[in-house]
Amino acid sequence: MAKVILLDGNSLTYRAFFALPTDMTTASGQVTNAVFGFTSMLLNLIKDQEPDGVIVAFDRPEPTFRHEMLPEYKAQRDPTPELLIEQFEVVREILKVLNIPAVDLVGFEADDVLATLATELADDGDEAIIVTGDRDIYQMVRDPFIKVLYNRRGVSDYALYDEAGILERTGVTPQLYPQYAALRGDPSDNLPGVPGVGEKTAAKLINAYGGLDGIFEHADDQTPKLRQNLTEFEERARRNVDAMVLRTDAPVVLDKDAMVWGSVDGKEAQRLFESLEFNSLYERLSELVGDALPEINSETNVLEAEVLKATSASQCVEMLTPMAATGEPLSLGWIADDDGSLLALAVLGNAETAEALVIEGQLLQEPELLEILGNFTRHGGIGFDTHNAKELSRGLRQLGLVGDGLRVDTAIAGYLLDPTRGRFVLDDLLMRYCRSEIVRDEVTAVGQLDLGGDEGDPFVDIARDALVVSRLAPVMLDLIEERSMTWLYEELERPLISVLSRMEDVGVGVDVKELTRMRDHLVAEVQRLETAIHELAGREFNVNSTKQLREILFDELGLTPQKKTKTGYSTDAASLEKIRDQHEVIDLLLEYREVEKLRSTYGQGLLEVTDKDERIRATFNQTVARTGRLSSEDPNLHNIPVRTSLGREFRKAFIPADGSEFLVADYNQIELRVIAHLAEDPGLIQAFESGEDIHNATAASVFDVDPGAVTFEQRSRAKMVSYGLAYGMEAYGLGQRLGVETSEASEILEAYFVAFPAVRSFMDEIVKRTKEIGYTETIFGRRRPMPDLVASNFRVRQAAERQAMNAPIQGLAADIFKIALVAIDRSLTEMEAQSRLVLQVHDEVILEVYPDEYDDVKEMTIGCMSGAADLLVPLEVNLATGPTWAEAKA
DNA sequence: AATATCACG
DNA sequence: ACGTACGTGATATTT
Repeated sequence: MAKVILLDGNSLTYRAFFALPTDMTTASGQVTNAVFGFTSMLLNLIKDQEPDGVIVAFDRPEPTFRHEMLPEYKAQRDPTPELLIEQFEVVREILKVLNIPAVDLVGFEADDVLATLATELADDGDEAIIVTGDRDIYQMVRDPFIKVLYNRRGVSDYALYDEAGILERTGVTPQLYPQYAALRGDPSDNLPGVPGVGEKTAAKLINAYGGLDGIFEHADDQTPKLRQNLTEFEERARRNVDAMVLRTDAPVVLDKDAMVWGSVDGKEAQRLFESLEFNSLYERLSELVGDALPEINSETNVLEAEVLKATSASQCVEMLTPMAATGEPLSLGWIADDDGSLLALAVLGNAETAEALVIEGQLLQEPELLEILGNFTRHGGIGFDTHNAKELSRGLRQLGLVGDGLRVDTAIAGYLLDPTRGRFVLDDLLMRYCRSEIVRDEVTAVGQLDLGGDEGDPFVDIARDALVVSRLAPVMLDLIEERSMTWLYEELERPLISVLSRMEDVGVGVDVKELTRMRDHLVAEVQRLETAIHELAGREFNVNSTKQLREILFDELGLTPQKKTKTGYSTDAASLEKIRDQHEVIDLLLEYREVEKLRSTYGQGLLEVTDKDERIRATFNQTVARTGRLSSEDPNLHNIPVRTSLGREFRKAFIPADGSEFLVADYNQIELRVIAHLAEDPGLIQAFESGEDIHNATAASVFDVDPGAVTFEQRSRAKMVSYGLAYGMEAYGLGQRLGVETSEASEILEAYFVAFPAVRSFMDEIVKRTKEIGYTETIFGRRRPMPDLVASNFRVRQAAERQAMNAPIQGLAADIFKIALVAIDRSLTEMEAQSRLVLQVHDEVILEVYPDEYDDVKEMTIGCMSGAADLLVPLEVNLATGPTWAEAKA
């Protein structure tokens, strides 16, 4: 008597796909989550059950499933994701190398095939264990020959049922299960049963009357409501039974020799598991088959380099000269101190014989060394690769070297290849893109470098960095090429590194006196407001504590809570606005919040980060924002107040260098223009081409009035709708912000889509396409993986859909802005201008401009910005100048 | 470390 | 029945 496992390949692969994140990929980007889940499950089963044979059945034709395992999956609406379809093929490859038969028959679903095979096996006296996530199979259980391993959820949660198990689980015997299911229906299967009959009633009826015939004969004995339902839906229930009963006549030949488990094709398994990067699974497989499988090229590729500490400039020249002769870029590791000057540089030739030279301290100043290094680092030189070139180039500049010879920055490359990862450190990248790891001990230190207690020795660390960079750089460069991102990398992100580096270095001037005055004023104001609030509230409390404020407002003063947060009622500005009529303290609270925010974040915060030379130097992050935007930190110069008059005061404290003035240029409505371009909406394009106020024009179209007759209210609503759109907003959200009913907001939204129909179809299309390919893409090739678009959690998935709508819009706007920034910088260099870039804020650049250069720089800036991309609508640029940031506003 | 709030595009 | 606009970063409070 043989024991055989019969698997439903479709059901299990499906489960695995939705249970595991789709950001589980190989280094090259191939999604493997479903294959991994299926294979893991398969190996587990074989280990636990120790079967003699294994057979897997698949549905065919592929996309027509009668059953859906998960309630989220609705066959009628959602097509099978492309990312899953391609993995079915790989699952079959896995089975092939494991020598496990895969069966599919046109016109039969997997469970029909399984039912047929199980019946044959049982008739021969063999034992069959059917594994599936589909409940239909319950009917097949037959002691002691057929059991069902039901996969409840995910990949690891399953239960083995015999007849008693089915009875306990459902309340009916396997033989009666189809009739039970027919009565009850299956909501996750889109199979409606008899209304009012759930699990309990269905089981009771079935057991009382032995089946549908009996039940309908005795329908009159039931309560009036149930009787009516039974009578009315008898037809449906009987039709359901036909759909539920599995066929056992599939024309499948049971080949007992072919199904025998254990003859794994070692060589092919090695090849396949290695290419899928299934190292741990391969180990489990090896254990399972007993015989030694070929060694897999596994995760630890030991990298080795010799580390040599330089002692003289001539020694460096001696070593660098042959490296230069190869024409291969250098790999650089480096370490800098707090003000960015280089403490040491590790240099590694990219040729196979790896020798790392560590150059430190004074030696870095030596002219003959700098000259030969310059051959690599200068523009058009041999080139170099490194990690975080923005910081290195600052150090190089201090030595009089320009870093324009940069070929690969592994951090930037990692960001372009997958901006969602958020962390770009060398060890992670090495593991991901080279499937290697390196430990410090394996960088052998020889020569004159005294490593005494080398644990954490920074000189060894940077040699190691150089080594890792040398391995990563060519791999990442190939991937960028393969994904057609070479232009994006070479013409956009890479030149931008140096632009940002210099902007960080230059910083922006602040009027410390003015800033201090403002801070002092705000401190006093906060104190005044705090006292007044305590007075009105009836007692003292910490106004900054939302917890205490909640008690005061909603318990002690009895005001009406508006909405909830995780921890209790919300006290945010929108909620307070709604209850300002209820108590006079609310107005003071709102004012307090505004003033306190300005005091802490801007008054105090900016003073704390101002350097001794009265300039602020922020860090502009190029690898943070998942859409492709830049971000600014320490301090954040992207959120300096502008919307309120009090906040705007802070912009008066930002001042240009002596003898210059600020030139501020920003794009007019760039995101809306991008929408018009991407959606190719004639109405929207026309509105932009006409050159009139876009929100006014939109309002005229949406509310069907004359452009001259648009009210302030209508314009403001049109503006909200336009921006909401870019975020994937729904009627509810619009209603909240407009302060109208959801139904009215819905009408406004509808009117918008009537006026601009292409916008809606663009949004629908982008979500559909993203679901298929798994990532969003800008027209310049910037990608953002979107794994959550197929998440099983409804909320998570909806959020991902909004992100999928927004990312191409925000992303393209970011691309365009970055192109302009690079072009402006390049032009300034070509003009040999003294004027320089100092700030950028998403769609706005700020330059320090000197009077004699004013006209040229102005014209150049407008040209660079409006010419950055050729869209279906013009790119309009606003430009103004002034003695402070506040006054340089159009 | 997590949460709430709020500044900007 | 539920949740409800994208992308950032800083501050203060609470756990």
